[in-house]
Amino acid sequence: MTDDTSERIVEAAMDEFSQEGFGGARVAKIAEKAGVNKALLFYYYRSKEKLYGAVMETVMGRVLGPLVQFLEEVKTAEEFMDGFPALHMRFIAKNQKLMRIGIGHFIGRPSGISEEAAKILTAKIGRIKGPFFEKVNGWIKEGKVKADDPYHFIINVVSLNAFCFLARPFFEAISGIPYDQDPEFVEKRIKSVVDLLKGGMLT
Amino acid sequence: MTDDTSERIVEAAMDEFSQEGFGGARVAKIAEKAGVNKALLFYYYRSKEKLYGAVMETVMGRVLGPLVQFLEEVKTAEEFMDGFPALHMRFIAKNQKLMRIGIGHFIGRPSGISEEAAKILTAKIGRIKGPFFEKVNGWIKEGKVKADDPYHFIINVVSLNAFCFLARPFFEAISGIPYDQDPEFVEKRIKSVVDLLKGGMLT
Amino acid sequence: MTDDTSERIVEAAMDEFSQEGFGGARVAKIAEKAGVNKALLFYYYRSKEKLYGAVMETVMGRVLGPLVQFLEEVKTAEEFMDGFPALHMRFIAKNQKLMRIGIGHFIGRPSGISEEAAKILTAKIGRIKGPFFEKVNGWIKEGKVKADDPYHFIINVVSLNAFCFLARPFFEAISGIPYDQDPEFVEKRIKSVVDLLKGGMLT
Amino acid sequence: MTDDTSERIVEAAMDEFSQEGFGGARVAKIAEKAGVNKALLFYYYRSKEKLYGAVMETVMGRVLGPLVQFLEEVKTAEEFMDGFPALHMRFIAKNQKLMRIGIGHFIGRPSGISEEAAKILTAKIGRIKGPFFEKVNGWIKEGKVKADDPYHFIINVVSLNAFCFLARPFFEAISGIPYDQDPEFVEKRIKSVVDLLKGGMLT
DNA sequence: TATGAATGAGAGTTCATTCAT
DNA sequence: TATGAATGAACTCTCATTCAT
Repeated sequence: MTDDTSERIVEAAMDEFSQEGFGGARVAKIAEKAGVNKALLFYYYRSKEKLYGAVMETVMGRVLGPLVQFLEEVKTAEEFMDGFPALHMRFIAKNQKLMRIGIGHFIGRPSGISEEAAKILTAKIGRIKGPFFEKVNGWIKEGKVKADDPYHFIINVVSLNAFCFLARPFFEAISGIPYDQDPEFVEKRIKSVVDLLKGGMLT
Repeated sequence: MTDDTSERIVEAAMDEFSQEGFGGARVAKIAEKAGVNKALLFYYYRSKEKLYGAVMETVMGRVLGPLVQFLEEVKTAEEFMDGFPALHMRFIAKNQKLMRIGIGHFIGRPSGISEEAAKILTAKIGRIKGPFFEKVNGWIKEGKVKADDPYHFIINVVSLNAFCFLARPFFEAISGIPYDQDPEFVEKRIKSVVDLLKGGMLT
Repeated sequence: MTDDTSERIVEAAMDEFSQEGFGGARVAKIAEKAGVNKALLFYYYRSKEKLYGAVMETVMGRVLGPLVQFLEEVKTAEEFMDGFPALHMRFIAKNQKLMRIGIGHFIGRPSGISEEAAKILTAKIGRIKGPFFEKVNGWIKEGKVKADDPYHFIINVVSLNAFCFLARPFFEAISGIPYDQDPEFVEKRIKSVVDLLKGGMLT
Repeated sequence: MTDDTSERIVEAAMDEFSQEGFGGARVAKIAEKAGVNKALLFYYYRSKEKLYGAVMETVMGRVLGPLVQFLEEVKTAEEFMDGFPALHMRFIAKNQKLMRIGIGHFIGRPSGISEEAAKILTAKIGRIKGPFFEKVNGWIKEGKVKADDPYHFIINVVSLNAFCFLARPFFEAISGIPYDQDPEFVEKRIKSVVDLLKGGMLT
């Protein structure tokens, strides 16, 4: 039951943290959601912060895993633009809690936390970061991609993919229509991004 | 000193909320930052939640004010793409705290709050929302803008402008370089977005 | 407007104190009930305790005034038993708030208060206390009244008159019927007490 | 130690509430009196009000228990008048704190509380209320007791027994002599009441 | 006389954390 | 591994009171 228990705790913590943020999350509620005694959280993870850390690790692993693989294997710019938004967004759409907390680490947190998140992030993406930047640089130099700077290329792509899910209530308020009511929202979104990227950055 | 005081409180609250989130923010610290007695916060704003509401109002007003004006006056799609990213991003860059809390309202808040934020947002943008959508629709129908849906057009623009400031530590972790160390970061970013938008969506 | 104001304050205080007790009463609520600014309470009566004292004085004056007069003038035991319960209870019934707070001074108060109430009481009844005890003693010695001790005679009378109004919700709970629903409650009560006293203590 | 602890808390609360009233009582002082941490009060009783409720229950149980038994078993009116005042008053005299708070529930409390007290009271006495009223009615109809109404008979008895302890400082102020200084006060009081009742209501 | 603004002290309550078992 | 009891520190909020006008 060991593994099961500690996993249930992380899962519950993920839930609570993603809904309430670090400061607003309640250890007691996490325990309740996990169906275990409060003291047990501290037995497994010595503090709320450490538990948060464990959640971060898990989240980043789940979020980055599939993406990293794609980034390692992708060859041409066109292939990237055709495939990445779809992969990224479909994943996010299915795991909004994950992404919300994943990015949430980096926003308005008590000072220490986003630094630690940054460390974990760097650790996770360390291996492909360099090679992928090289790859993009290559595309740019070959004239396949119109851009001055691979960094802004990446910012553009990630922003287009992620932001609308992060700030979902914001855009829902603007449109007046909840995403759920349009079953094709994600596919439309993917098309819009792919068109924009290919039209604006591909030669 | 009246007005001055209640304003100083909101200002301090803005600071604290943007750094710590709603749950993590401490009323005592807000009072301290504002240089007033803790009890005075409650004299003016009755509760932490109501104070948060007041902050929201202020923030939205400041954030949306200048943008709304631009959206009302802009005529052509080219004019929009040339002007909006610069206006939006320069404003955000100078008021990152504002934007962080502005968008922050909509992410991972204790349930009630993002609904209320949505209400305030709708109230603030109600007036131009319709006309601006019409305008964009016009551009699309005239063939000036390549897009299937004005809504996704707007998502694209806002995402490209805002996300990198919201998730700043994320991108800093990816690049390894703090924004501050590149004095031209904002201008580069504007150029990248304008190029992308004009290349990808303008005919 | 002076007199009017300070009176309105005492009246409001009487209301609040009688409903909530000293500890539960709120200065702000008294001010509100009186329709004046909180600070004005302190201008007139320098503290909550002093205000309470003023209320006590007023209450005791109003409560004891008519009774004392009767006690001074009454001649025979029969006259007393025929008249006092009616006078006392009709007054109480019309001024339940007064009596509740009047007796309330002596129950479960932060230490200092019932001592002070006792002082005021002694001051108010000082003049007739001795003579009335003498009078009762006379009745006993003459054999008009069956009692060993004038003191217990008085306790009996006051208890029978007052307690049912003080502990009104208690007796209402026992009978299941609010006093108000029986328009003759007070008269029945008077008769019951007079009968008891005359039957049990009068020769 | 569990049971012990929660009992110690109630005991301490009884003490504090009886001295200071609900509004004046301090949770911190209750904790101190009970020798436990303040937070533990809330662990067991969730709020000051709930704790007050628990105290009420306890008090009513202790106060009413012995009396109810007597009322169930008593047969004749004479037996009742000979026995009840002694039982009632000796109990009260030994548990003045209990009775003060017991009756105190019904006087000048923040609105909700006396209603709740009434509920608990009704619950506790529900079983004998009917039968005892019947019994008294029987005595009246048989001509054993002079009274028009069993309800007023009960009011008379309870008033005579209880009031002098409730309003103790009041009567002490009138006589100028603390009860404690007369070791026979209670016995004198019992005799006075028994004489009055038997003389005035018994045929 | 009257008020809105301001405050220090302390209230009830919550929370992350630890202890004993 | 698991728990109920216990705690210290801190939190939001309230209250009687005072200040400046």
